[in-house]
This record gives sequence, C-alpha cells and structure tokens, in this order.
Amino acid sequence: MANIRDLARMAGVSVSTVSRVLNNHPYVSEEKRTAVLQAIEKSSYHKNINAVNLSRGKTMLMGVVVPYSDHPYFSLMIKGIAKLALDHNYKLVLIQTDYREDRELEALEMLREKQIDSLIICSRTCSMDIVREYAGYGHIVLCENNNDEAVSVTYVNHYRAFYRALTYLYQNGHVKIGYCIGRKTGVNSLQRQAAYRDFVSKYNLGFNEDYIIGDCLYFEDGEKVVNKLREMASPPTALLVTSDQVAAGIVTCCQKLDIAIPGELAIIGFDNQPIAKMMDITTVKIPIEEMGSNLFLQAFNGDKSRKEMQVRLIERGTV
Amino acid sequence: MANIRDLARMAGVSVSTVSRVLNNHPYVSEEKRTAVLQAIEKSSYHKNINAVNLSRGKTMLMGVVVPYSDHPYFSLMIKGIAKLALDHNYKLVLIQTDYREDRELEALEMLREKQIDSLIICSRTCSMDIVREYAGYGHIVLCENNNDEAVSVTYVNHYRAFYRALTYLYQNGHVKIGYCIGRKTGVNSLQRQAAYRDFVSKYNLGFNEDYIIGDCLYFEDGEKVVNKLREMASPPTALLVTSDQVAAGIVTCCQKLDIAIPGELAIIGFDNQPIAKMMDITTVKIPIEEMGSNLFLQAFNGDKSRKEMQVRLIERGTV
DNA sequence: GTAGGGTGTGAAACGCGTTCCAGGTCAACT
DNA sequence: AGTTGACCTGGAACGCGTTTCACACCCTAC
Repeated sequence: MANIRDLARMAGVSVSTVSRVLNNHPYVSEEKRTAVLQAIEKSSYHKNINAVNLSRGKTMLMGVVVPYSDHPYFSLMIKGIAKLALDHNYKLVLIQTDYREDRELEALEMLREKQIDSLIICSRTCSMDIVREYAGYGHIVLCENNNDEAVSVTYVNHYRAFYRALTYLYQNGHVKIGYCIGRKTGVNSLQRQAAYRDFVSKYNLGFNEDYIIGDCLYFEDGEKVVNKLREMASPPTALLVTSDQVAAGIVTCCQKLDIAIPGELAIIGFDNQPIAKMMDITTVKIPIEEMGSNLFLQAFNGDKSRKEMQVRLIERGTV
Repeated sequence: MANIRDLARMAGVSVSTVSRVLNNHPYVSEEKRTAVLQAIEKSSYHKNINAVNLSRGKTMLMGVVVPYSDHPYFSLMIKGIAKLALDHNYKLVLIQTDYREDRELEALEMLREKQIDSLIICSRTCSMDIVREYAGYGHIVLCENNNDEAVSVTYVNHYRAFYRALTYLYQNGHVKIGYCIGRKTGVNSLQRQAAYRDFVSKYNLGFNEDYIIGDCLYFEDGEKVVNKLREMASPPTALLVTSDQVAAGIVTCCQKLDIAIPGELAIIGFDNQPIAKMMDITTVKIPIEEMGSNLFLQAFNGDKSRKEMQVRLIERGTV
C-alpha cells in the first residue's frame, strides 16, 4: 500500500505538497497538482485514516451510550443523532450498556484514549463524579436534567410532565393511579417518582408501592403489567406508562381480556410514537428525535449548554 | 499529556520496556515494571489509541450498515452483533443508510481507510461489483443469500420460507393471497417475489400487482395496508407480512374496524418478535439475533463462509 | 528602488505506540 | 569448559499524514 511519501516520490514533489493536494489547500500550482493526482490514480492510493487521526488528534467519531439500542425510545434518539452526525461528517460508535456501569466506563475510556471526540450518554448509570473526571478529555453530553458544569444537557422536565399527566387523570376522576417505568433508578425516574409522591401527598391519595411497576420497556411487557393489575385486590384505575410501546401492549392485552379502556383502566403513554396515534392512546409527546439532534449539536459544539425540551399532553381516547 | 517516551524517561527505562508493561508482555523485571507503573500513576498517562491503531494497523472497530436502525428487525440484529462484539473487545460503528448508496459507499470507504477492521452489511444497496472492490481491504459480510466468493454471508432462504408460508395459506383455503414488504428491491425481496410468482403460477392463482404492498416497515404501516385493502374491489383474503410489527399493526387496525381475523383476513407475520406471540400472530420465526451474532463471528474470523439459518412456521391464531 | 504581500514549495518536526533485532546475563545441561 | 536457552533490555525502524517554518519568486504600491 502506497503512502504519502511514495506519492511524493512518484510525483516528484514534497510530502507537504501531496498533503496540500489531498486536503485541497490553496497554493499548489496546477502543474504539481496534476502530477500528484496522477500519482494517486496510478498507485490507487488511499489515506490511512489512523495516521490522520493521530496527527490531527481527532477521529470524527462520536460515542453514543444507550442502555438498549433496540428500544424505540433510544433508537429514535439515535436516529436524531445520526441525522445531524451525517451532516457534520461524524460517525457514531454505538455503546450498548444494558445499564452496566463497566460498559459505560469503557465508553468514557474511549474518550480518554481519543478514539472518540465526544460522548453522548443517553441514559447514565455511573456517578457524576466519574463522568466529571472524564469531562476534560472531550465533550460529554447527557440527556437528563443535571446542573453539573462539566457537561452539556438536553432534557425534559419529567417532574412537571409527570405531575401534569397525573393531574389530568385526577381531573378525570381517578384517585387510584399507578405508573409503569423502565428502570426505577436513574435521574429521570427519580424525578418522576418525586412528582408521583408529591402528587399523591397533595391530594391525599396514599402512596402504594405496588402501583409502581418497573421493567416496562417493550410492547410485550404490557401483558405483564395487566397480569400484575389483575392480581391486585385494589388495582389502580389509571396508569401512566412511560413508553407508548408498553401502553400499546397494555391496551392490546386489555382488549383481549375485555377490560374496557378507559372505562375500567385509563392509560396515558409517553413519547407520542406513531403507535400511540394509531391506537388512539392519550400520550405525553416528547420530541425524542429532536432531542437526539440537539444532543449531537451540543457534543459537536462543545460549549456547555442546557436545553429543556417542551412536552405536551395529547388527548386521545384512553382517558 | 504524557506519552510513552515521557514515561520511559520518568521510569528510567526504554520505550520498549514501557510498551511491554502496558501490554502485559512477559520478560520485564518486577523492579522495572514497578517503576513504569509508578510513572504511569504519577503522570496519569493514557494511551493514545490512534497511535496504537496506526501502529497495529487495526482499530478494533467494526462497521455495521443498516438501512434503519430504529426498525425492530435491524435493532435486534444489532443486538446480536453487539453481544459478540463485546465478548471480542470490538466496538461497533453504526452506519445508517436509509438505503442510500452514497452512505453505503462511505462505510466501504471507512474500511479502505482502515477506520474499521471489517464491515457487516445487514441490507445491501450498492452493487456487488462495488462491494467486491473493497473486499481486499477487510472482511465484508452480508446478510443475504449470495454466492460471491469475496464475502461471507449469513442468510435465510427467503424463497423457501415464503413458499412454505404461501402453501400453508393455500392449504387453509386461501387463493387470493398478497404480501407486504419493506422495499421491493434487494436480494431478499426479489427472492420472495420469485417465490410468490412461482407459487401463484403453480396454483394458477393469477398474479396481481396490487397484492404486493411496499413500504411496510413499522407498526403504524399496518393502517396503511388495511386502507389499501379496503379500496380494492377484490382484496386478498390472506397476507404474508414480512415484519411482525406490521402484522401487529394490521391486526390492531382490523380489530378497530371489526374486520375478523382470520375470518375475513388471515395474517402471517415474519420474525417471531415478542409482539407476535403476545398478539397470537402466526409467524415465520427468523433467528435474527442469532444471525447478528453469526455475522459478527464471520466478520471477526475472516475466513469466507456461508451460513444458512433455519426458519420455522409458528402456528398461532391469525390463520 | 524598495518594501510588502501573495503565491508556491520543501524540510523537518510532530503526533505516539509497536515490534523486530541485537545483545547481554545467568543458570542449567552436555 | 562450552553450549543452550530462558530471561531481560534498549535502540531503531515502522506505521503515516499534518503542519509549521523558512525561503524563494514575482508583482504591486509608495
């Protein structure tokens, strides 16, 4: 494989000149440019990007940390990131963590070792202390409401969104309200929990641990949720479901079991994925793809910033 | 930032010795090893992976080309790839093409420029002539039934699978059978079309272009399909749907419209995703995740191989 | 006429870890 | 005593593109 020095020799010019031609720098005579281009042609030369990376100190790769890449929420976010990445000539390195801290650390290590220029953590597991340690090695951006100065963030106010949805259910006559969530820990989940606690306490509804159902990620988890409800002596009459997929699964399962929606069980989904529209599910719209794009821009630009995305309750037929 | 030469100086040893320590090579005295480790500690040294990549000529990155990363079929495949990648210390670079040839070419360029060691193309758009050109730069593996010697492949026999499913519908009394598919071109789609043509011709069922419905990828596309059927003077009584998501969407939509399944419309999905199980949809099981894992291994090992994955019809309630 | 600016070019340093090769030491074996 | 081999170490080349600096030429401007 020819390298840039071979080209220089072939074209009878210096390495610098070849580099200039390769990178379209000005100040190369037409004559030499042609000679270099011919040499490139003849030797079927191609840059070794690793040498470029080493030399330039950047790789045009951005890391993206997600717990599950096959979850619609995250794949939509990735889509938003990918769209902008393409425009800015960046490639994405996908790091799927399954919420394991060691995987997240690996991603941070990649940042430190300069394999990626910056890192987007769509859902964080490891502590902010650790994240902060790595912030000096490249831009880190998070998808959570976080005031840490070392990172940029794009987030939605999950507390407010949750509280709003709960209030809506209350206004519709529900007093036994539960919710389904992916994992129970994590900044976003804790904010939702706080909203829930504040809400039940404000309206004196009584906090019931059983009404919080975890591990709800996919459509098929809806079945599990319905089964849990059926086992309860006093099941909730309404559910906030933090993913439209799961909401759709619940609705589907209820139809099968002749549980009337919203009569016997009201549902509010989250995200406003197409499935919610199709199944006429009331939902809290989260601009996931747009968030992804914003995450990219923050990682790309590098100046520390905070961006709150607006959510909206979309009233449909499940409440 | 300290580099390996700084370390050598600090520890009073040669660069080679430092390298040996860094890479856990044998034949380093305990004394020097300690000195080096101390130097590493003191300088908070970290490898520049780009130098390693340049030197070693590989990056431990594998490219993964998919048309849509948010489609359940591909995200599951990615999951399968990612699982093995993790075991083998590889990271994945995701290239989402939207079936645009230029994006696929970019991925191939990355291979040529040594940014990735090998490339998995989950769904190909560009010609095999082009792919072949790049095969010399690293292992390329495809997810299609392809005899090209330059690449490895993992595939399912879509012709046989489709034919089998069609026959099953025929045996169940259907003579007006249509199918839904993502894109109409592509090796896999053409194989399915061939099966369809052969099937209708064998049983003299008449080939009806309208019975082939394209652009069916997501749950919500089910609605579009049902609408199309309702516009037909003589709609099919059975549909092969090349994605369980879409099949689920169709079933859901039919329930809404009181179209009896399988009475008025029989459905066979593909993939056997959890949603199919939950909604009791008859489907052709494709071991997608396993395929992903196999794709990884082929890319990793590099010896040209061909692996056919077995599919199985799972009889449920929609036929 | 000379100073200054634009244009064009090459040498050399820089980014940095890996690995081959030569050479040295010391104990074990013939 | 001499050879063999395991163990240990360092020098230097290698992978390769980028970029800075110095320099040279030519033309315009004062």
